[in-house]
Amino acid sequence: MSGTRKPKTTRKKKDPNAPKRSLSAYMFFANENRDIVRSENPGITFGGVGKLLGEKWKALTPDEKSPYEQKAENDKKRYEQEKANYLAQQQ
DNA sequence: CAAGTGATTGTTTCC
DNA sequence: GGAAACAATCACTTG
Repeated sequence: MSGTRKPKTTRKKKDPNAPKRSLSAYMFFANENRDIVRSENPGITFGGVGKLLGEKWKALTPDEKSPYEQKAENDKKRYEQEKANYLAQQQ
C-alpha cells in the first residue's frame, strides 16, 4: 500500500522535455500475450482478456518473466539516456 | 541520507 | 480518443 493509484500529492509538474519513463515488464509480456491470449480465447472481451492477461502474467514464473524483464531492463536504459540527454540540454 | 510518491508505459475491448 | 482492469517501474522529490 504505497503508491498504487495516482490521487496526487507532491512531485513537480512535469519536465520541459519530459523524457517520460520506460516500459514495464508487463508491457513486453502483454505484447506477446495480446495476440496469443486472444488467439486462444476467440470471442473473449476486454473483461476477460484484460483480467485473464494479468492472471496469466503472474501465473507463469519469474523465469518466464525473465525474457520480459530483460527487455524491461534494456528499455530502462533507453530512458536513462533520454533523461541524460534531457538534463544535458536542459542545463 | 532515507523513504515514498507520483508519473508513465502498453495491451485489450467498448461506444 | 479515452476509459478502466492488469502489472511493473523506478527515477525523481522531498524532509
